[in-house]
Amino acid sequence: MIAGLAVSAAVFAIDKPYSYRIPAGMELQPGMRVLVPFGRGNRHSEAIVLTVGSGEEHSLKPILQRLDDEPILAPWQLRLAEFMRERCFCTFYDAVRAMLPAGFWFKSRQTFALNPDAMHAPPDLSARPLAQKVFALLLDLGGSAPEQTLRAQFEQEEEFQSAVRWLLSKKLMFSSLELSQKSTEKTTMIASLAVTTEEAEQAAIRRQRSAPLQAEVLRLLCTVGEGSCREICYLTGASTATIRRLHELGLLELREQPELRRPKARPVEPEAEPTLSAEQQEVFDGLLGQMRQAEPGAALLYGVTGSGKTAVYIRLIYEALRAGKTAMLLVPEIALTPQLLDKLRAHFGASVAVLHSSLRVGERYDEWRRIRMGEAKVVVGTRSAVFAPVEHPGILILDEEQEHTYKSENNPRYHARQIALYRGYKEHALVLLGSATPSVETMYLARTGKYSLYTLRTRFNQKTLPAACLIDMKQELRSGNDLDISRELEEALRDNILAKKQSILFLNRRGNSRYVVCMDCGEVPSCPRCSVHLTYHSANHRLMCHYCGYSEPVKNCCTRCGGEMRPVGSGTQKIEQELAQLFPDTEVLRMDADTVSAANGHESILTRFREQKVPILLGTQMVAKGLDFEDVTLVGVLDADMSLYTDSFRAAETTFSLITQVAGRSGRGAEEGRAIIQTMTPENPVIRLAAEQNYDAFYDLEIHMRELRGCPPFADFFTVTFMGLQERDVLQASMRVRDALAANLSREPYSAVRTRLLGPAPAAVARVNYSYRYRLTLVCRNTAQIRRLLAYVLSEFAKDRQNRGVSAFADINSYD
DNA sequence: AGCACGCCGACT
DNA sequence: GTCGGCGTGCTC
Repeated sequence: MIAGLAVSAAVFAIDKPYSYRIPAGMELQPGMRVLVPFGRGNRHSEAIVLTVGSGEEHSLKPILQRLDDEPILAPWQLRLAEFMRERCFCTFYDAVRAMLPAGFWFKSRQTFALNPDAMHAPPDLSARPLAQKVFALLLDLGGSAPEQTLRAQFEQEEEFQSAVRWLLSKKLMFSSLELSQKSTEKTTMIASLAVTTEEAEQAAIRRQRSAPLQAEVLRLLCTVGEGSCREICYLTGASTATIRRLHELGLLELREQPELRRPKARPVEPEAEPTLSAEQQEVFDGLLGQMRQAEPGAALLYGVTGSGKTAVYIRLIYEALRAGKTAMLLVPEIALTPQLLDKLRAHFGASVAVLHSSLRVGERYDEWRRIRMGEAKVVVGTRSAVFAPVEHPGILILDEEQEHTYKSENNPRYHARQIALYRGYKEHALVLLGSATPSVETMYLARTGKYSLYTLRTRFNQKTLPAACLIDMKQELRSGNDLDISRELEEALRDNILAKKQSILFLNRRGNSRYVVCMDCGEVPSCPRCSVHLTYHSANHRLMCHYCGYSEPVKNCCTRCGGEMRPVGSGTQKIEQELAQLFPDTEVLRMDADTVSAANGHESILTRFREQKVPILLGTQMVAKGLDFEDVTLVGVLDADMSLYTDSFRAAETTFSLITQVAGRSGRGAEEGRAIIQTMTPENPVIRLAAEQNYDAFYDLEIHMRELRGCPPFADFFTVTFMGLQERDVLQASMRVRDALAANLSREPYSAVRTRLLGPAPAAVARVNYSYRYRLTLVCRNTAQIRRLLAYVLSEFAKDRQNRGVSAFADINSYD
């Protein structure tokens, strides 16, 4: 018998199904993991069974070991992995790794063992002191040791590696892979009576004298029937020995019951099914009708902040459960949505499973198993929860679908929306995308009929959105205020402090992006070739484009009006200092990547803000999302432009969404709220429309720009990023790939496709971990043909020895 | 990528 | 002669 396997050790360039011989007596099913020898050195590697069949098995290597008793992946998951491999330029195993919780993975430990012959007659290794050291260490440790133990004795990794390689090549020692599962299933021992109650009582009386504890255990079980050994021991004072003895006597029955570790959660009161407003009801009816269709497809629920999208979600989940199906609700960030989680648990109790990255490995693993066993029917989670093994989903919901956290920026570079749409289509579930500020791509698909569109226009309590006013920071500068806080905002803050109300200040800083702006006309220089704004690099005092690599020196005067040009961009610390100067006696809470570190860092800061009524909360994007504080009546956006003048085609969209969201934080309680938005460019329509919270007008503007510029949804951005320690090598490698791509694109069948090839350009973060990054961008329609070309070029790249020391990966519509 | 094989130069 | 350098090609 022959098995087709996806091998873990296979890199992208050589990733394909490999055939192995199944040894006699080994029962295999697709979806099980095995251990195989791979490559010239027959290094042990994990692999997953894709197919089992018969055929010519001569000259095939045999599978060494079966690692699972049951398939860990169902056929649909194997197909999904194949889909991801084709879409995300990753290996089959990369996809599989993303689909399973960490607890499933084997911790592999390389161990070294001395050749027994060499142990008995140690060779003279005085000529190779390093090898001698390894040999002596192993001898000391009884002949074998894990790699880690040995490595710890060496200062230089290379020295250790070369010594190991030498010993292996001389067959003085062997290496093997030891596998242990990271998370094992926890079980509890449950004891129950093996005899009737009367017999047990009789036995208790008989044993009262000689073994009072045993008698006590028997009597307890006569009343409670059964219990976990731990509890029984606790209640009676007995030890495990007592229990074991009773078991030996045939009086007790013991069985193991799997115990599921649950993430701890706040207690909630059960709630009744929500009643809907007329508008919500209409939307709900439409979505329900669609959900009940044989091929429900996808829908966009566009609802302004506070219009009650959650109530609609919950009613739809109720309906999915009534139809005997399951449901999934994805959120951008679980730490920011504790209220939503409580709400779901209030409605669906123990059938809710939560999946997100800050769970412990064991908790995540067990939640995953609860879903697979069918015990949990409603899954709530972040990006990777889209892979949750729910059976027969009726509805897959992505809340705040425009959020960038749904896109993975690590291998495999998938988008949760893409996976949800794939699953929904294959499993006949409704995919519901919800947002107050949908991504332009999604709205386009909804307006053009690819998705159905549902709209919620009225806020639940009929409240109007907070009034937002724009402050021109150029004007502030001219009038002599060079602080980051305008006089108007300062006044508003002072009023709020005196009125004992709370304020949120938002610094819209994404990465370290900086730009230059004309102090007179607000001109921000952009790339002549790519229609994106140029990023200011202080290191060489130049402006650069991260798509095509164009750069120019910073000019002192504006090319349009001759005004003074200035680089812009402040950090949260600087603002914090300004606030301390302006309001010396007022406490300021800072929330950014530096102050939020631990898993519950968010919540502890927000709880303090809520409970201790700290007057001012200052933060980055984290303060923009989902927060709901009654006493916040002022929101200040310190630099509305910060994310607008970045060189990304999504700049306008993310800026609009962020400003809208943050302005919506104000005035959630009884009192009217206010939002003050500071900008260098108040004339910019995106800023103006965001202040007005006019999404529809923004969409019309932006979709027009996207079409003019050939950006998504009218074309897709493929990026190939090259990384390496030598900048020259990275640049040359990326130029070779560009030439190869260009040559292919000029020929049939690609010459018929409209394409634009840009770069190489230094990536947005040009240097990471001492390694240089350059990027090629290919703008064209995302088709299977183009993906095949890119995959081909990438594997040719990896095979070419000229490119040694440089690695590359591809991505589609990256947010980086 | 990771590894063995093979073909050359510098030593015991 | 042999040890180890690095260039080459394959992974069922």
